[in-house]
Amino acid sequence: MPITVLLVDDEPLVRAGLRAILEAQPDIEVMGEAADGAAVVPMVRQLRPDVVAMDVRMPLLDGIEATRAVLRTVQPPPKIMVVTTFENDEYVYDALRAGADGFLLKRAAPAEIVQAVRTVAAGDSLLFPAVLRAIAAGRGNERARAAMEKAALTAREAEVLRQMARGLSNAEIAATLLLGSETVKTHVSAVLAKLGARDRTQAVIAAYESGFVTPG
Amino acid sequence: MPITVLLVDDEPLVRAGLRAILEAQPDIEVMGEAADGAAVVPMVRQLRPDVVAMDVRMPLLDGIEATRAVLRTVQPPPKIMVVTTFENDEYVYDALRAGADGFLLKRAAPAEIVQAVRTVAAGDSLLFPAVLRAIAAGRGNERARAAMEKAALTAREAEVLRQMARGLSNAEIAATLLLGSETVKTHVSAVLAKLGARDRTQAVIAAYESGFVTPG
DNA sequence: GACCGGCTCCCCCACGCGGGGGAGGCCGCC
DNA sequence: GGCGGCCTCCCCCGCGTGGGGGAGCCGGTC
Repeated sequence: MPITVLLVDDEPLVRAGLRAILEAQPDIEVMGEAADGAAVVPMVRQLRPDVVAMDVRMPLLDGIEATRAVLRTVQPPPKIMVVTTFENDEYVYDALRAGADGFLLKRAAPAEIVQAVRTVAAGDSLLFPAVLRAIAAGRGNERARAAMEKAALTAREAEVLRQMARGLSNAEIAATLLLGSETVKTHVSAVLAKLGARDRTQAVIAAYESGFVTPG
Repeated sequence: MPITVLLVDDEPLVRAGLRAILEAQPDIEVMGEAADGAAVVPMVRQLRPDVVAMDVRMPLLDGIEATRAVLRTVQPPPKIMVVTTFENDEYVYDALRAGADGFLLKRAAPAEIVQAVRTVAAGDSLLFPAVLRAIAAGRGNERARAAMEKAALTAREAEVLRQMARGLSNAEIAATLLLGSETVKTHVSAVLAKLGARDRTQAVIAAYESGFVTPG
């Protein structure tokens, strides 16, 4: 069955764009749209979407309050993916702290948007936002570590990430772990996917930010 | 004038290899060789090399003691580059703590060996070892920060490194700093060279390890 | 038995990355 | 004035990286 999505954004243009991009995917179905936060809870109750793509800055009820409202009143809660224009939007942290499962930049490429929906829907929950959430929660290293665990890296993947954080290349990791370089590539790809990282550098950053590895 | 180098290693094979690699460079001159640490001080006094390529594990007087002896008795002291077989050689940390300016793996490619000599000779002092030294000195963040400053990144390079540590690609850094992507590449290359990093991932690791950026 | 997840390895392919050059403009220092 | 450092941008080129597939093996689960 397809991933069902509810779009929440005050700009029709954005909703249309998201709809066009997501509907082009055979495994994703846009169930409905809401123009403000106040309409979200009733629609979620009625439609029961897997994922809510939620704008942060909205009239009436913003994304943060809407996220809280949904999580407080709907069981089981849908996955909530925060959508924002600015990378360092303070509100995003608030939304993540309120319990959102991921975040997405509006200027992201269509493929990234699609992938973000799939990832959030799978419950894997992008680590980067999770880390951000931990940070937003007050630099709590505790929650960050939990977030990393939530990413549920396998033993092998964790080991590979550790080597990545030592600055090793795929070939070097293969040598140290006595693996084929193709195998390492597979693990690295899995790590990148689970951590919501685009490349190994971002993965290492996530490793540091989450406390998976520590300086010194 | 060429960079003058003194080779110190108990294995003739290693000395011959280093000599062959370094002598092939027009700007590097091997002034002499020593087979153990005890012979180092007199030779340094007599030859006044710019750089001493010093093996760590040696009979009579090991590389750590020899490094201390040289730095204590010769003014101005030569640059001391520790040479080792194993990546995680405990002795290397001791040597770096004793004041060595860089370190080199024996299995490094000839081009890397040459570059390491040039870098150490230039007084730029590879950051990675400097960071390692700071770590070896007792996880002192103080010294690590000093090490990073010693790498003497320009204002622009530091800014670019900061963006790298945010996980941005060259194109993204170009966009945020309002630069051409070619310019960013230039700065990135400069950062990699000064930090002794092979790629951006290693540079970001160095940034974290040195306290240039901190988790959270 | 069938199933699934983890681990291993393989293919192809596009692209960003990093190294190697060079070049011009700007500013401060001697 | 000359010089060097910094910043800016350009070229070419090789290669590692990461994404897209697929496949076999094993061990635990139902």
